[in-house]
Amino acid sequence: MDASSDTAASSRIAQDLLAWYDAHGRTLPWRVAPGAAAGPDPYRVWLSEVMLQQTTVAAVKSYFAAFTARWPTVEALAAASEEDVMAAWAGLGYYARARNLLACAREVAARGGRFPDTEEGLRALPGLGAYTAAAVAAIAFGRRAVVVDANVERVVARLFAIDTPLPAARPLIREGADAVTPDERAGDFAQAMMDLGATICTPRAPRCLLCPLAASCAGRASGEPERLPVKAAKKAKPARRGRAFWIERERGGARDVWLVRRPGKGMLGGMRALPDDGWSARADGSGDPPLAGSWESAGRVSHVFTHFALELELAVLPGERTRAPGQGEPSGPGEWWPVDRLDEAGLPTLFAKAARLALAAEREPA
DNA sequence: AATTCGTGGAA
DNA sequence: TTTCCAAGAAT
Repeated sequence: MDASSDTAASSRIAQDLLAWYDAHGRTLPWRVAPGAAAGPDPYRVWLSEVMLQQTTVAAVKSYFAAFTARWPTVEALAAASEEDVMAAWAGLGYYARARNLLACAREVAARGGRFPDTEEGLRALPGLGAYTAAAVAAIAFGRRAVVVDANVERVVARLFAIDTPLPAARPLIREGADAVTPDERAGDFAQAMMDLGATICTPRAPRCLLCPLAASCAGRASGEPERLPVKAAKKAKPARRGRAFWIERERGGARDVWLVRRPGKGMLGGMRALPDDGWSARADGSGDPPLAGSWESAGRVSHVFTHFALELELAVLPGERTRAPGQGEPSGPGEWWPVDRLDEAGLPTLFAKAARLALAAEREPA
């Protein structure tokens, strides 16, 4: 096939996909209505893209609504405290995103509240990698950019029947994505590819009968498009054990629990947490409690992270809820947090589970 | 280049 | 139940 017919085929793919997108694209909170007078707000595009990194649309929706209601502009977000942003991000995972989000907002606010309008300029901001920079450039600024996420990888691998295993196939896939990306409507095209991957060209049981690109798809022609893209086998997840410590005090009828702030980098970095024995440091926990006493187990919490599974034992001090100031204070930095407002502490899911266990265990002693 | 970063929903 | 995996980035 010569170069000119390649170009013609690519153009047809883009046209077919954009026509499908106009009719069947998803309606999402961070998208503007088709044909809207104003283009999308770069702040909302950027915020949604960061939230959507390795995260499902369903999980993002409520966080996007909460963030945009509380911080309607990038300047408003830039003025927020890190504590508030981290707490608002709690439960969404990959917490480095929240730290980078705030750092990025502050950089953008410092340059007048305007995001760079080129892929290269965006790529230099914290938390924007190759994908996000391309996506924001295309969606918010209408730039032609080759936007490659996991959806696009799957669609392109099937479209061209690329059976080289990932990640080695990435350069080939990028070439294919580049070849089909149009000069006009690059933002719509990127979102169309992602919608297609999310609703039609799904990992398992792709719905080729509904696909606007079926006639152009080499993967479909091969008879088993679901085989693509080929991925390397996954490693087994090691199991780790650790302990977290529930320390309460009571004063004037109000109950507090002792919370710490985790180090800025590493697991759950920068998040509020229960004190623990150091389980996150590459092995089973072995550290001492932040308070001497006769610790007992109140139960266990199972939690699966990306690269290991954790069995966390929750340790309590039975009958020592009343703690006079200065008498048996936990060692190290931390803060007493009202138990009845624990949902506002912004605990990541692991510790939210542990807290639920603690409160359930005291209602129903074992 | 391979690891290290969460979480919850679907099949 | 287990497995897979989602609009990836940083190092």
